[in-house]
Amino acid sequence: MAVQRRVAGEPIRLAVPRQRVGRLLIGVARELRTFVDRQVQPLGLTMQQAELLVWTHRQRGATPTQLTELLLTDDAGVSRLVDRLEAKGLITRTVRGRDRRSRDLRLTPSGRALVTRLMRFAARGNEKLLSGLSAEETAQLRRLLQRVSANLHTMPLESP
Amino acid sequence: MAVQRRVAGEPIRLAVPRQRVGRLLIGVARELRTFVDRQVQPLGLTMQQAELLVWTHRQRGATPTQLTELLLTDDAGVSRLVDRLEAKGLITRTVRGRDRRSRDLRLTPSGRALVTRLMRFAARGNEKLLSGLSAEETAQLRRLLQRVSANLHTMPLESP
DNA sequence: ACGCATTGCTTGTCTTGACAAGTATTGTCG
DNA sequence: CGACAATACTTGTCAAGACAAGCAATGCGT
Repeated sequence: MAVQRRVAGEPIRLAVPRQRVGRLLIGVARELRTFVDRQVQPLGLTMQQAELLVWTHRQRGATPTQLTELLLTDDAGVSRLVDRLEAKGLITRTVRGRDRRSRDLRLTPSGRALVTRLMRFAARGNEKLLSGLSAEETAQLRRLLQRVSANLHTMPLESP
Repeated sequence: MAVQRRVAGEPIRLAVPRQRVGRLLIGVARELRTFVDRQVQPLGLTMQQAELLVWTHRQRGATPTQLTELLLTDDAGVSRLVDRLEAKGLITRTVRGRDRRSRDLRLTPSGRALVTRLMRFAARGNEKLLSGLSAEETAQLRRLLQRVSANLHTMPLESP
């Protein structure tokens, strides 16, 4: 899903064509993720990896289970995400003392250095993303998305 | 990304926690895709596969390039999607006469049968997804998403 | 007609998402 | 305490998204 090689500079490829709202939602989300992936690619990271680093920085001594929620993925996903970050020498995974099932995630020095750079332009990116949207529209978007999410959670699976 | 095995009936796992709008957007989109994947899973399909079948039905004699736009993915993705549907005996891929680089995609009889079932409950699903959203809110959501998409397309990649 | 760019598709690689199944550790109840 | 469930992770599998690189067929300019 990620972007690990790319010559910077070209425009993003797809413009979402006219479709049902659900499809539009999925398409825009994908464009967004791709955009962020490209943005952090020069650092050798993907969006998910960057998020994990930032959250680990905020909550020192985070455990994978905690990050599972924050990253909107599942435990298996976090496990492998940590694999890759550990391989890059950005993070450390040690057994937790009080509960030896659990793991203690900590940034290495180079991980910490990366986070500093990340935080700086994450904020800028988010602003630009919403540029042209008033605070009210942003709030509205948030509300609508949450409503859709709530609908999904109450909808039964229906057999065709 | 897809869901190919699952005992139906359980509720969807994640509730999207409070986060930045971008993250929320990505999370909700993922929930939606997962939901649709689960919905069509009894038919042995994924969302993307179902979409490809439906579009192929609508535009008889579709080519992969055409579907690339409609499915919001790239040519490589469509190629492998067709691989899988061909393996399932739902679709046929033949060389096009006038342009022998191009391929002619057609539903097999069992593919056609599946599409009939798909169309029926695709509409229902979409309605429920938006239940509680007024027509106006739906339109608003669409507008906001398109705005975000447009922002993405005009935003330059910025080096950290 | 020839060289060369373009187009349409395929294949290889890496990362992620979702699920299942497995291991180790801890918690709980009789 | 001992059986058993619940937790915290890990690992395996399949589908997909994004990119690069490749091949074959077509189009174009001279």
